[in-house]
Amino acid sequence: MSLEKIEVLLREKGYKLTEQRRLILAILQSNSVPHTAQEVYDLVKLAYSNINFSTIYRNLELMSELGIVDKMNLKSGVSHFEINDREEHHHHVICKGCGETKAIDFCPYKMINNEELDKLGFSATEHKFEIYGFCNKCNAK
Amino acid sequence: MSLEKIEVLLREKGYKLTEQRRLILAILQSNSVPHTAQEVYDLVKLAYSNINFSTIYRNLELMSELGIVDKMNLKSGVSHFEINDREEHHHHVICKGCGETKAIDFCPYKMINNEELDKLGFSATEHKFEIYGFCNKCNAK
DNA sequence: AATATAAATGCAAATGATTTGCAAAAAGGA
DNA sequence: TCCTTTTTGCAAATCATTTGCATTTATATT
Repeated sequence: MSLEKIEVLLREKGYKLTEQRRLILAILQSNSVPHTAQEVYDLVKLAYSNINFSTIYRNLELMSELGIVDKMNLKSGVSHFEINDREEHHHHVICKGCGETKAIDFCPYKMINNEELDKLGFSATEHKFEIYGFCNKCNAK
Repeated sequence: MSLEKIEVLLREKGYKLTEQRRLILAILQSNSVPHTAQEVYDLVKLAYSNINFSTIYRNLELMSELGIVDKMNLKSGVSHFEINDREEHHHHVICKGCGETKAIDFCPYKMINNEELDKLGFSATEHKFEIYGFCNKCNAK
């Protein structure tokens, strides 16, 4: 997602594209590896030494609510964040070695029979599908 | 998994099937809803009021390493545990209202074309599929 | 440009989940 | 019974995340 588009998305809801937000986004945009809040904090700190942890958290949370950022629970206890780089809904394969993620087009939700959910008396709003494993770089090692 | 089988698994590694472990397992076996450590603690406490939180955590962790229990990260910040019914692999729908989960039989991984993963140079080891929404109880409110 | 208003930040402290060190208790085996 | 190892309870520590509050900043308005 381009910075302009992101700024529009923010402004639409009355939010501003601040220096801090710009820096957080720059980190997330700089590579396809999802980062923890701690990692984002450390990296932003290099350019903006006064940044505070709560600013990182508040903004990652806000931007994930706005759909600018994807928040994922790759493992227990820590959330990982990455730029939501695609317009279309998609899922990921995630390398357990280096943490790199790649998008896949296949969406299981399109396959699922709504009757099955109805039977459970359940109305769905979101879903998550992730495949874990090793990229060929990490497999080689 | 039967208690006998579990006891064998534990003994093989030099662990014992203690009263506390028995109670934890009883909770997890009593229904198919994954429980948080807190929930397990509360429920075990009813039968064994002296139980300690660290005992719960240590054992859930141990048993999940031994494959007796499945540890899942349904949402950020809390792990959920359930007995590993290794016979049938399954996924869940998760109610955002009350947190209740229900098993679904559909597994998207069976649908996915391995060529697609090969194209990405990726070898898969695990996957996760979860549907979020509201159960009819919570929908009614 | 000065003022008003809402949003955003930094700071410090609080919270919630999970982990750890340690001494005492329980379980086997020799 | 004695010895060794595992397990437990307890208290304190740790780690990730959130919150309240006073101050600063951005933007719109006069």
